[in-house]
Amino acid sequence: MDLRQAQYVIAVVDNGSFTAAAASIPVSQPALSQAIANLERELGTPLFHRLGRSVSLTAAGEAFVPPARQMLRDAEVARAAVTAVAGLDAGRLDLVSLPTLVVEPLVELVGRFRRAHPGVLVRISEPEDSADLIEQVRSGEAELGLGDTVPDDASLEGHLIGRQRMLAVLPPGTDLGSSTSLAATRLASFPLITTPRGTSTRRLLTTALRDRDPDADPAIGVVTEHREAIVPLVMAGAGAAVLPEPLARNAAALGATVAPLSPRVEREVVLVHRRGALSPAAEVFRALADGG
Amino acid sequence: MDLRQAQYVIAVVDNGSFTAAAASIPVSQPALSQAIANLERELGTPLFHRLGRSVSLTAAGEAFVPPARQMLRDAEVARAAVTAVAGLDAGRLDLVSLPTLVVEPLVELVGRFRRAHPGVLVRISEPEDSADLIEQVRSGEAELGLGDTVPDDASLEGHLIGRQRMLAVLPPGTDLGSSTSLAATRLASFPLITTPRGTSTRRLLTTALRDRDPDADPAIGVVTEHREAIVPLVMAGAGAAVLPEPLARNAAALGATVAPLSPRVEREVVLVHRRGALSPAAEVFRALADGG
DNA sequence: TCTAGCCATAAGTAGATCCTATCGAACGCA
DNA sequence: TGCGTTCGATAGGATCTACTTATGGCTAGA
Repeated sequence: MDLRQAQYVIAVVDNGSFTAAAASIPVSQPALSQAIANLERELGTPLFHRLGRSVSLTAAGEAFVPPARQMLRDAEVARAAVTAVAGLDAGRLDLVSLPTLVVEPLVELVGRFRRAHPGVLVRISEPEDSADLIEQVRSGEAELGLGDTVPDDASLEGHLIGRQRMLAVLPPGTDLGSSTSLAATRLASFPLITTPRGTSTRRLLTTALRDRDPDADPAIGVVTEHREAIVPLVMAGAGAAVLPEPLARNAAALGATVAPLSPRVEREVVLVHRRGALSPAAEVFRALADGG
Repeated sequence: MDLRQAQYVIAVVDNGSFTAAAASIPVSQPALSQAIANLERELGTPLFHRLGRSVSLTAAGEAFVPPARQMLRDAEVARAAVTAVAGLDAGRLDLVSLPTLVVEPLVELVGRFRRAHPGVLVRISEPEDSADLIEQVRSGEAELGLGDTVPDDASLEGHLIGRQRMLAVLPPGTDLGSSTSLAATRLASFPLITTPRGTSTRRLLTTALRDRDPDADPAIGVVTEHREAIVPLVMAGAGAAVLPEPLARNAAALGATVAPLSPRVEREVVLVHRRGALSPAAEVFRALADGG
């Protein structure tokens, strides 16, 4: 059995004759006759009574027609479903993002993407750490990853889509003196609040401090996996933190003392994906990230 | 798109890899790869992410799979429906029968057929007259016809499946004297009750009378299209009728005087169908009629 | 009886599908 | 880091299928 054969049978039913059906497809009449004859042979039963000048369905043909119609409809449904996904009227875009990049710039990008393509579901997953983010992209679990390093992997491709300045976030009322920035050595004098080893924020913090003074041994005050606890901890006077600018600005609005580090510390925002063709949804998202 | 391609895609989804899918069908792995590649080219979108050592569905693939499964199920439904009809577990048998043959022998045949194949619907239509019965069979409106003449038509085939003796049915208390049969000339002396010209019963009556005495002009007492009124009319003394033996026996049970005609008058019972292969249901029915 | 229309058959060609063999890439193991 | 294994993709060639045009047989209507 075959979609083509089913289509031919339905055409004969709807047109009343083999000749008219063949003309409507279009295909030659003998081709249609043979295709139906082959189907009948395969099924072991004639589907049509040949009455010389007209044809009519046999009982077997009557039974065949309804599921055959359904079959053709399903084929159209399948085709339309795929087209809808390709045309960004449906489907899903799987993203993975470092937690500190979710608020900025991810939410803005996702918001613009969703407004442009409301039919596409966006799923955002949280990686264990930077290595896991790369792995999720490499394995196909996510199609696009938002990280802070261009991966050292030939099968992956990274696009720099922005930079984030890192700011020191200090307890309310901390006296900075006359300077508008905070020296790395001064930062090291605070008990620090940060996430566990292996996370990108932590790596950024230690790298920044060592860059300035390799011998300094920063005093870690609090280590937590709960990023959302960092700002409240600073506010409670538990210590200082280093956060990307958008998060630091939020903390400042709550009363924390915020200052850029001196010298300046930045991290890159990198969009990662597998080398090769992206899905239409991912392609649009990448253009959004590049352009904006 | 193609049922085969859909089947291949589903096999990959269910088996997790192209190789395993190919082994399960069975088909060679390159054939499966090419078929899916062709489908993807036709749809304009990849259905699978090729991850080197494993594959996973793209968003388009996710959208494709459910209707594709439905399509394959429908193909099975179509096949099963046809098989059910061919195997006499479903379907319909269209019969057309002269009214006087419905009670005998048709009901008995249909009863036996239905007991053997309860899934097959039997439809019995009533022809206008003998010519219409032939036409219904010839046009395919009915597959089998039960008549009383072998049709003079090269496209049709007639099987003699029995004979029916015609009996005179006379009002209760009619004196037949010592004879156990009724001479044709005696019959002609009764006012006769019969159906309109063109019907097979009428033709049989007049033919029988003329065979005996071409000059006799039978006195027609009542002409009615309502066959079921004939016996009550006889019972009411409205005249005499000539009926096939089974109907006449019923009348006798109600009190009518019944006698075979002398000389004997018979009609043939003929099963008519188009030349060529019959549907399985019709074939079984014909065997039933021939054998019984 | 003749003509027109419809389906079946025949013959040949173009295309598709399949196979085996092989390649390139990726993963796991040492 | 190198090697073997396993996976999917590619290449080449044989086979089969489906299409085309041309033609025949049969039916229906003039």
